[in-house]
Amino acid sequence: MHQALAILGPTASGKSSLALTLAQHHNGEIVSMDSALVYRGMDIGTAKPTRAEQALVPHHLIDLIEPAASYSAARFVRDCLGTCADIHARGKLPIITGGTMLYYKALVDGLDDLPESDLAIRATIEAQAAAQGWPHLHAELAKVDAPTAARLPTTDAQRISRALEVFRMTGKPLSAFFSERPRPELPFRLHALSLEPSDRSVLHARIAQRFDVMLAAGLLDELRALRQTHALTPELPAMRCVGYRQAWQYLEGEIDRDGLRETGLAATRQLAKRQLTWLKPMQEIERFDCLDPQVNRLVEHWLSERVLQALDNRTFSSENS
RNA sequence: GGCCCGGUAGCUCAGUUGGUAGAGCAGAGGACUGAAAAUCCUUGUGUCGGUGGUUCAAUUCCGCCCCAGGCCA
Repeated sequence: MHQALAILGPTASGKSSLALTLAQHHNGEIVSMDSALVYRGMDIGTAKPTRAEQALVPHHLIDLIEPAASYSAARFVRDCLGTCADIHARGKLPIITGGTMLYYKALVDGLDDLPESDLAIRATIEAQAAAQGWPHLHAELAKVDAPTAARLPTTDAQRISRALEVFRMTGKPLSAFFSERPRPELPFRLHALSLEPSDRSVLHARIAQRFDVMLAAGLLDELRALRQTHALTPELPAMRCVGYRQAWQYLEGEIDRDGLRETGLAATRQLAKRQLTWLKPMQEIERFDCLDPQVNRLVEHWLSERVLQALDNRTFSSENS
């Protein structure tokens, strides 16, 4: 059985740096699990691994699409599994690294067989919402999919939209697609660890420091350039990314420089909090304090006891598992 | 130095015709099935600057003091 590592954690917890170290020590390749790193040209605000870092260790699932396009959890699962298979075929260790917890959940818990999103239907629903309001669409959903309507507030535009979209595409309610099913069998044994701060306020300080570095590194210039070369709108998933959304507002004159920093930082902190909320109930992950200066050593120790044994076995066994 | 305007939640402010107060933001907790760095839910006790006075009762009215800003000297 092949092995793989997963490194989870909130933004600014040091996942990328740990992944790089582990990949170098253990013959690994890094598989990004990050909904923002997929966008080409969005480097500064996403804290994308640099060219130099990417030259040290192969990185995957980065720079997959243009900022005007969109990605998805289902596509991540397909891409991730395919990439891991390739890495295993090279006799190397996949290190799945990132903070998009929905993608992780989709990978380990699987997704039901839902239809892909349809931009035309989505646009129709959006227009209807603009005219009639989301509560009206929620009521419409209640007529065709009572269970989903019951669990969604009338304000959750995105989920109401998705549920209606599924119904209009298939004639079946979203809730009818959901099923009790066992976790899917992954084609490798996944060892997951997380980096979590023992003191949230210290993570907040790190976030502030990193955001200031992003501004100094030219986040605004990066966005200006993207706006010149791409047909971008603020509703695009890419332009809703933390930092870019606020930078957009600054370029539009909606907020000033202080407002950019303040709202950008708040959005990043809120992202970190949501990521930690995903992590808290997860039973299968090994937790490490990202604020501990010894964290890399502790992770190495854990690996040597719990994982490397298996990795070594794999190394000396044939590749036909 | 004189006059004016402020000092209320971490921040920006509202308010109490005298009965000890509430919004937005921030923070905290939570949800999450092809947009997820998204989308959404819940959550507000704070010497109402200090101190004296009037009053049954003062954050509210009055005096003085302190602090910040503005104008005039």
